[in-house]
Amino acid sequence: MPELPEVESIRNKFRLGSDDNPSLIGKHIRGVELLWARTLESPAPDEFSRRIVGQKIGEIGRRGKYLLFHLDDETLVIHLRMSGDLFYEPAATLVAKHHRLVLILDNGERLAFNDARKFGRVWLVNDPAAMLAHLGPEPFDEALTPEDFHQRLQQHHRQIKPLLLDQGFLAGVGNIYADEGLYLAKIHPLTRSDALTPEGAKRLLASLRHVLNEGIRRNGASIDWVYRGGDFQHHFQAYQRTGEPCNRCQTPIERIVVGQRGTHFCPQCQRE
DNA sequence: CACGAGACCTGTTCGC
DNA sequence: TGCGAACAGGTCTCGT
Repeated sequence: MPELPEVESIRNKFRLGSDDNPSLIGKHIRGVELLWARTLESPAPDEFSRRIVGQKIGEIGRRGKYLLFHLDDETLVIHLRMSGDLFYEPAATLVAKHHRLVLILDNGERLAFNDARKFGRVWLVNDPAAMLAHLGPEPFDEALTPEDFHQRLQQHHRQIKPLLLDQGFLAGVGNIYADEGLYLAKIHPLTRSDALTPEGAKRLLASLRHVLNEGIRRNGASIDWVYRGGDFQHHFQAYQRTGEPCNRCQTPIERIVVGQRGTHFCPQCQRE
């Protein structure tokens, strides 16, 4: 799915608006079209429509990989999972293949949730903080110091890569940015979390923040047939570069499977 | 607690 | 060309 930088890019697209994409803030939700029932996690479709129609979109936020559309007195929470995306569409646009939930806005314009693989989920909740309470800290939270991060790493005895993907440990990092962050920090993906020194933890936190920032700066990554407008994919150092030379030492990048996820690293720069 | 397998899904690419 | 396998930005549940 979109990871933190992609979700942040989508958030900004709808918050700030652009040429072909007006800001959604201040628009009203006038109707609902649910095209794939399981996309709507809760409440049930009838209640969802009843509660959301008539509400005005306020601030648009993000927590980890969750998008938060704050409405008058509730919050629309969206998780794009692997293949989800959101599109603004003028009135009279044909309903595209893979649209799963369409919100009708003023004058027939629409906000469409498109998701080929149907893994994405939508909720309408009164208390978003409660439903997001399981998430770990935001990577950019200034309260998360290198010392705190090291201490949190010490509390587990796990391979570092799957731990970084654990949203309860740290919110927002996914497969791309975990590989890129570990590469930049020169840490092997199988390193035990509690084997990292304070210096290693500090380097890893700074590296994760750096690659996430680069991703946001480039509006995220667009890969395979899933295009999201960004171009960070042209700046990968490890992810999906199997067999290509490491940009630091020319050793071919290796691919292994860790926690059932493709994992890319430089066997020379990232020693176990 | 840590970890692997399987599930949920569709589409693209790879290998024979 | 054709066809099945492998793979894809995520997360949940279950069994060991």
